Parts: sequence; structure tokens; C-alpha cells
Amino acid sequence: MAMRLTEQAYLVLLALADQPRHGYGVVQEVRELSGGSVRLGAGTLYGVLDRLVAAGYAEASGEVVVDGRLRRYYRLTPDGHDALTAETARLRDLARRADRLLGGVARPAPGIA
Amino acid sequence: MAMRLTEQAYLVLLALADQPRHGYGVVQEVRELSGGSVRLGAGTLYGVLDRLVAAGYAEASGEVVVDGRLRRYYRLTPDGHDALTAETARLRDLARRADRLLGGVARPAPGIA
DNA sequence: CCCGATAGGTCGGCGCACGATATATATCGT
DNA sequence: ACGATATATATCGTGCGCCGACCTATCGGG
Repeated sequence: MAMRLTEQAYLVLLALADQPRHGYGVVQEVRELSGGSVRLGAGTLYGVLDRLVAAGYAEASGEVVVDGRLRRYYRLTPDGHDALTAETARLRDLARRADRLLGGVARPAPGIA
Repeated sequence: MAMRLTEQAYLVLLALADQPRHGYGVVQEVRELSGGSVRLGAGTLYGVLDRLVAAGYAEASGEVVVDGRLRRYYRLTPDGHDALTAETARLRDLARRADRLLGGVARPAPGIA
């Protein structure tokens, strides 16, 4: 498996991290998580979701009817959680490197190389 | 302008952050910056580079012949530096949120909300 | 009664990523 | 001497993901 995680896919995984959510809920959570900058369209959402399910990172978690409207829930699989953790670590490292490159005035670095 | 930065485009910008580099040098720096996980192919590189130049984020910086081989250098523009800074901040925030979601067992958080 | 929000989903276009390919020189191993 | 690998540029075709447009349906408010 080991699919390549795009940022959208990553955000969807992240939205499912704390609790199962239905499609529309994922869209809202991603919007919040990204500080409002990433607004998932329907096409993006279901495409990403299908790929995540195919990769074994997410799975359907049941359907509930609330106020006459169907809610189809998705949850993270253990593999999905692993992928999310790994990708988060990668992101954290990258952000740290970038901060060092931008903030640091390129000091000679005698000890670390 | 304000083009949408893909991860590849972001990494190229980041590779140009500390000093101008030629195409092949960018490929190598991106590989290092990403911990070896992102290997830019030729097609990706020049596509990204063209888009960055078109967006005003990078520009050609001169050509040098070393060992009979031409090196075409690119450098960051002020706009490119701004975009890089902004995108880095966005990434840092995202990584922080993700860490909180994954590591934190959802503590009530009395002070911060 | 219509509109916006909530909730599900499909479809087609567009743009980006990426490998394949081409060209050319220098180096290193055999 | 030769082929492989690394350096260095660039183009092209394809595949796939992103995203808006669109469709159906329910509920609440104006």
C-alpha cells in the first residue's frame, strides 16, 4: 500500500483522528484545522475518501439518520493512524528545518555540522 | 498572483532560501531537506521552476560554466521569500495542531481554550 | 415559497507531478 | 577502451488528483 499522502488526504486523516465523522463533518473540520484556508469541495472529499479507504487508512463506520438526513460515518484504521503519525512527524521536521533556514542567519555551526 | 503552493513548489522555494542554486543543485537540496523522501524528477523541477518564475517568486540569476557544463542559477525574489515565510508559518501551525490532536489525550485545557 | 444550511453523491475539465527520453561532458571502475 | 554513473540541461506524454458544477433531498427561517 503506502500511498502517497497529499495535503488534502492528510487533512482528512487528521480530521478523523479524534473521532469518526461523516463527510460533511470532515469538510467542516478540515476547514477549522487549516485555519479556514482549505475548503474541501465535494469532488475532492469523496475522491480522497475513496483513496483512503482503498489504501486501508480509513473505513466506513456506520450510518445514522439525524433529522431525516443520512449521515455516513468514516473512521481511521490502525494503519491510517500510523500513516498519520508518520506524516505528522515528517511535517514537523520539515517545518523545523524551514524555521532554521529562515530564522537562522546561517550561522557557521561549529558543533553540529 | 498568490499562487497555490504545492509541496514540491514549497520545497523548491525552501531550497533557494539560503542561496541561489542551479536546477540540479535544487534537486539535491530538496532531497536533503525532505530527508531523502522527495526526489524531484527533471519534469517536475522545470515545471515547478517555470511556475515559480511566472508567479514572481523566483528568477534566473545568471549562468556559469563549470567543468564545461552550464549551470543556470535561480534565486528567490522578495515576494518568494514572503510566500515561503507565510507557507512555513502555515505548516508550523498545522504540525502543532496535529501534534496536539495525536499526542494530547484531549485534556480540558483550562487556560488556553 | 424560496433560500441557505445540512447531507449525500457524480462528472468533466484542468493543472500538476512524474517518468521517459534526449543531449552533452566528466569521472570512475573494469 | 568501454560502459556505468554523476552532473546538467530541457521537453513530452500520461496519469491522477483537485475542484467546481451539478444533482437529489430534508429541515428551518424569512
